[in-house]
Amino acid sequence: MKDRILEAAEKVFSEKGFYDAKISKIAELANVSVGTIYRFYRSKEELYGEVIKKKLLEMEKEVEEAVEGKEPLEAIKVYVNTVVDFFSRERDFFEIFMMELGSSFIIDTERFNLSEWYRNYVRKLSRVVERGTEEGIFKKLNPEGVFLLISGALANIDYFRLKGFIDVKPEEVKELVLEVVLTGLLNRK
Amino acid sequence: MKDRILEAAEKVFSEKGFYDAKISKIAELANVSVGTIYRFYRSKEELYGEVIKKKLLEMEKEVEEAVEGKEPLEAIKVYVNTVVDFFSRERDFFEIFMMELGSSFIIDTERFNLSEWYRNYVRKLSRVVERGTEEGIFKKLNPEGVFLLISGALANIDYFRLKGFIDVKPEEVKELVLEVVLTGLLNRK
Amino acid sequence: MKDRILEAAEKVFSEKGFYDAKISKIAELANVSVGTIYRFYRSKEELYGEVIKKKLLEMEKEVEEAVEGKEPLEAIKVYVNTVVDFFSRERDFFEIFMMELGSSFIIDTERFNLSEWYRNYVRKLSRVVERGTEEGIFKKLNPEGVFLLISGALANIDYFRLKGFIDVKPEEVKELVLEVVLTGLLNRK
Amino acid sequence: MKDRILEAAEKVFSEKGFYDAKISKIAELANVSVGTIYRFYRSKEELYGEVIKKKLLEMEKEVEEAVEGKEPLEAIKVYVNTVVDFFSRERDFFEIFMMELGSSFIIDTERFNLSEWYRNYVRKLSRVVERGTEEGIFKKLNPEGVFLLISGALANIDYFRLKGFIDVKPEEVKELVLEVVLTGLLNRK
DNA sequence: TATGAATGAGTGTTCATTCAT
DNA sequence: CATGAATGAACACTCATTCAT
Repeated sequence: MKDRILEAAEKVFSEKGFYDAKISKIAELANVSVGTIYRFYRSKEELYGEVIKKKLLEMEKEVEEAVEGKEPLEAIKVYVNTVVDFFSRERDFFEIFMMELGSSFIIDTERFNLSEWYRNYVRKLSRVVERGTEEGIFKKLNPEGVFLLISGALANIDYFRLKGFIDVKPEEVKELVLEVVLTGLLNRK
Repeated sequence: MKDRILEAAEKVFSEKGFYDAKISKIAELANVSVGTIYRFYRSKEELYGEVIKKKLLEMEKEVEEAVEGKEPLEAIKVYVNTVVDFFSRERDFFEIFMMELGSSFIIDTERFNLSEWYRNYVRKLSRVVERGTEEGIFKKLNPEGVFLLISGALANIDYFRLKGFIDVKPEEVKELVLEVVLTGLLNRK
Repeated sequence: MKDRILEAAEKVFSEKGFYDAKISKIAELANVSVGTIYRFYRSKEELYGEVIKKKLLEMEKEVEEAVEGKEPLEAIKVYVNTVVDFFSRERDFFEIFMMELGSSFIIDTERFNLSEWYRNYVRKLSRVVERGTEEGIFKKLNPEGVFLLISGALANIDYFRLKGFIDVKPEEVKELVLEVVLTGLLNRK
Repeated sequence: MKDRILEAAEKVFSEKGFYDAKISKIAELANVSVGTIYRFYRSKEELYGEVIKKKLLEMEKEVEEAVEGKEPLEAIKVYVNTVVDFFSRERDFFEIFMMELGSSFIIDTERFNLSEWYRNYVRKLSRVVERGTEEGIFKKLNPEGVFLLISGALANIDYFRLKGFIDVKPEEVKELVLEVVLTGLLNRK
């Protein structure tokens, strides 16, 4: 039931954005009454926050498990793969994610501070780049900057692919980003 | 007068986002009455669209003039410079731009189809990359993909810089992106 | 069980008033489920009515038994004593009673018409005054008016005492009212 | 306009009580839109508070002006007259007043603390009784108690008169109360 | 019979939009 | 043309009541 609501919310929020999403529409889609939604979530904001939180933690988990213990170079390959796959699978969430990114995660709930989470996520994953630099594999560049470069590039291309604005396959997106970024990052001689 | 309204709108929209921006607040800031705003703009949506349109065309003009007639490699350098400078100058608009990007320019007005505009912008500027590929300078990669990579990377890093999430200077952002992307893009024998 | 519900209801209604009292809160306090309350009482209104009815009948009984067979003068003394004692004992009900008095017992249920009951109560007890007048002990005044005078005075003083607005003891309230009213009522030569 | 709203609110609140009064109904009666009400009053609570405040201050003013400079005995006569006349004139407000009294002025707004006001009102007017006692005209009794006795008696009788529960004229109410209370209060040798 | 999760009607409040002055 | 008061549609949220278990 909570899950049905969360799914419906994800769908509606992704289609309409936070403000145009109507609780009644979510209820309808989830096949529950409006009141039932409020049994599980105190407010529209909280429901929205929970949708994001859930997926974000899923994404974080997948990414971390994939990257874990890998060499920097391999880790970046794996990161790109995992993220593109995740977003391909979670299109609705991807929409929401992009919206929130653009609003710098404005909707922060008591239970889950999204912008704080994202800063940590960036910090944590940029460690991979940092290690690569320390090992002399990567050029000496701001690690967080590099991570933001990769994730920004990835999200942007993939977003337009999902919107149908450019005609490429997910695999091509991965290849493109890896080709450019890895070559650009590697310390040649 | 129209300009005063547009400026006020830009400010308020950037601070509050589309939905939390109040027409009355814009009127107050522009030192006009609410009614006057409606003399120039049919609706909140239209006003919002005009704010974006105006800045977008400015940005487009600056970018095109800067890139015009340049060699591909130089053109990309110039593009990165121009965009970072533009966003540094136009912080308010940058906020709005990022929000709209994430909502895939949902607010389309009759007068100005934002998502259509953006597709053209991408197509047009990706020609620079295409030319580089044709001239054998750049690797053979999807040109639009490459452009989206560059612009996505740029926007993402710069956005977090503006939010104060990472501590870098605009010049460093340019250098970082150019270092990685150009090296990654160049066709090394 | 019915009693536990009634007690809980009395408490909650007295604290919150009819509208802010929540059935769920009453259920919690009575240690029964919401459904159980509805097994005994058809609606919130009915439950409220029953709370009042029960106490009102108790009060009526006590007052009547106390007054029964007494001489008019003594009867009034006894009435004042009984009512003040009753309200001292039944503070929660006193709160509800005052609220309802002010809303002229708006909540009438099919089973128990409160305002009708109150009219009867006034009529019945004013008979004491009437008898006193007939016997020539009391001045010739509207008996119901006199009764309302006594009960109004009593309730008002006692209410403010209970609220802590004036610092007197219950006994002083009785004395005060009896002193003024009885002297004022007696037919001096 | 503000006045029209206030009048309509007074009417609806007096008929329905605070909770059952609908803002939309008040708007309809005042011949304004719902939005207009909110231009003048921030909330239903505030509107309610303003209704009471306005009338209460009117009543206070009338009573004070009437009582001003009068001998204690005369002052009480004048008080009774003024209050009964005021309530006869302001039936709707009288209803609201009785409701609020019973709920001990629960609805306190930031702008006007009703229960505080009432305590002051009682304190101030009970000075009349106090003076009578000091001058040896009245018996030595708790002055606030005496005032509450008078006002409670008055309100109670008059309320039932207005409800049509007892058949007396306003003048008889005054006479009745004055007859009983004044005789009861005077210090007979 | 008891439970308490599910229901959904109902309402205060906001704010884009209009239009009389 | 400019104003800003007035409008009223729209929606989140509550809670009395129901009913499947």
